[in-house]
Amino acid sequence: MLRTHTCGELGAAMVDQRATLCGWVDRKRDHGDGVFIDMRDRYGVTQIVFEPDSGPELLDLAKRLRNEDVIQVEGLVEPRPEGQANPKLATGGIEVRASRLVVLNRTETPPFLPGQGSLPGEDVRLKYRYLDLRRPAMHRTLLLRNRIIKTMRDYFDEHGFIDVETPVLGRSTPEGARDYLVPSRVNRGSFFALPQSPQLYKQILMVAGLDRYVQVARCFRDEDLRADRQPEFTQLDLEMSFVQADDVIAMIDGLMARLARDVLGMRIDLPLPRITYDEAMRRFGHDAPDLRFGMEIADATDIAGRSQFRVIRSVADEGGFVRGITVRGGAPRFSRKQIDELTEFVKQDCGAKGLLWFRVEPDRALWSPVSKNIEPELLDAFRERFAGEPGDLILISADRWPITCKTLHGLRKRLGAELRLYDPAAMHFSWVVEFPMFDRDEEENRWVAMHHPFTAPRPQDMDLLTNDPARCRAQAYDLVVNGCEAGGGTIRIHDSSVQQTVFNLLGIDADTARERFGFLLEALRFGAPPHGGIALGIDRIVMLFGGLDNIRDCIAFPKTQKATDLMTEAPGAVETKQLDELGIRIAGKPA
RNA sequence: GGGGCCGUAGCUCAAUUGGUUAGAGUACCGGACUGUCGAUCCGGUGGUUGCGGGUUCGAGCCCCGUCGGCCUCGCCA
Repeated sequence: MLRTHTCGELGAAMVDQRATLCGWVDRKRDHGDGVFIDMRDRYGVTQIVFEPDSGPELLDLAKRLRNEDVIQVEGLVEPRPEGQANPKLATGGIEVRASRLVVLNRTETPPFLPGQGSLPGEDVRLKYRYLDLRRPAMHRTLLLRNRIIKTMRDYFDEHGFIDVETPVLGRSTPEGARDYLVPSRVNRGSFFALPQSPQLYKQILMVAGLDRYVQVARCFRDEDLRADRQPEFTQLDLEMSFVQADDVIAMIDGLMARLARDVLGMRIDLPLPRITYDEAMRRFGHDAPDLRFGMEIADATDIAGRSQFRVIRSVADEGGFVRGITVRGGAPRFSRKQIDELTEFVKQDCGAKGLLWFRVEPDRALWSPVSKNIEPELLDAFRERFAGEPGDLILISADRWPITCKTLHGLRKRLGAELRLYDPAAMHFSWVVEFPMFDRDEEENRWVAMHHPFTAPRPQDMDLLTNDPARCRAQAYDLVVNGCEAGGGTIRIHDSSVQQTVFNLLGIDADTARERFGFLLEALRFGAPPHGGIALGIDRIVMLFGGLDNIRDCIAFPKTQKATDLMTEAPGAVETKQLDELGIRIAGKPA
């Protein structure tokens, strides 16, 4: 070892002993006759002192040090002189009087200094990721990630789960996200797909009798990126045999309590609260509601239907909804201009045509540009429905159901953050359950699976599967943390005839099903146990537990929004020879 | 594919209504300094204002296109 200690561990107990440290020059303070170096490694920062009595060569070498040089220092650990302790440093009570300095590696002037200054733009950070990752904040996140994954592995090991690796080179499946494809050289013209999740393999493992499977699995989805979405991400994937939804949920409840306790030192009550999908949409307009604050949606469609005011009346008449939220004390806080901004926001981001709003006046009247069009007794009814008190601002969306959901959720999320309606350090865990089996694809006029096509309907909804698919609920459950979907799972279909029925509904004909999932259908016929599982988004959980607002900070080497790596410049061109071997020619850009 | 914000010194930012030689902090280079800890003080180097075109007597600023980063809708579970 080139060192005897780290830069974070020296303290009063080491005084008068010799130590050798290795690390980076974090800062240099040159006083002419004396030089102070703050020396940094993963474990902390220690002050090194060079003074004339250590000899002119040593002092001269120290003076020539630059930020981010890599050095080795040997010296005596000394208490700081009276009044010179630095309370900002964990090692601030001591310093190391250098007797030897070795420059292990000089640095060129770095584009930015990880130890100081304001954070550069994200493009610079990603290009010089090794410098960015030197920052203590990034170390903390990677350590947090490591701690979370270690806790997960320990927990599932204690509960009898077996870690099984599944292939990265698989086959493309039609449903779900766009696949990343890998051409096969040996089988020219054929392609592997990188897994969107190990879904099929883990079901096969249940058929194989593994009973409890777990994996930290890399997943790939070739879709557009977001602050919380990367093309390549990591799931804690698991599957259990002979279980019902409650069993999987309870298992994850235990994990969350353990993570909260061991990682955050936070106690959470179990079982975690559950609400149904329908209730979530009704009260919060979203299937992953942020339950850290209220501002619930109220429905006034019935009142609107009694009005002669065409704007709201027609919505009610045509099967739409008039729903809204109440911003407590919002009337004086939102100027006309700010309300216009909210209107612009819901038009731009939520597909809304507009936003109705009312201020509750001191005399409890509702004031709005459209108030004069609405019957006074109905205004009163609105105020009561939205529990409006003087000073409140009522925001209303009148539109088709999905648009009112999107709009009010969008407003709720935005206002919750802007008005600081919750403690940013608070953590709220909950489950959303009983998702619909199917969603309607209006453009293609067909049913699509809400989760994936292997999701089992609730036993009591089995007849709805064929009679009324829209009302058929699935044995599906999502873990929601602070309004973010942290994971989702289902009980799977373990009966090949039910599976066939679902495929039919989804418009996957028998031939296609056999071609794509033949092995699964076959496996289900050879004694498949009832089984189910869940996958947790590890990157997102790190983000949530770390209080971070973007997923890139939770990943050592993330991609940009255009799915490129600014450090390696991947993806890149390949040799023509490589393409020839694969039988691939690049077509011209489509017109 | 659509909407929005941004791009000026290595880095973070400023630059009046379109107006003289594009500034500051920091980093970097040189010098001074006996205890600093964002050290301080003095001096200095450093610019294709992302790129291309246009409008104008004159463009960092206005217009069009393009490249890149971020947020977002669509997409994605």
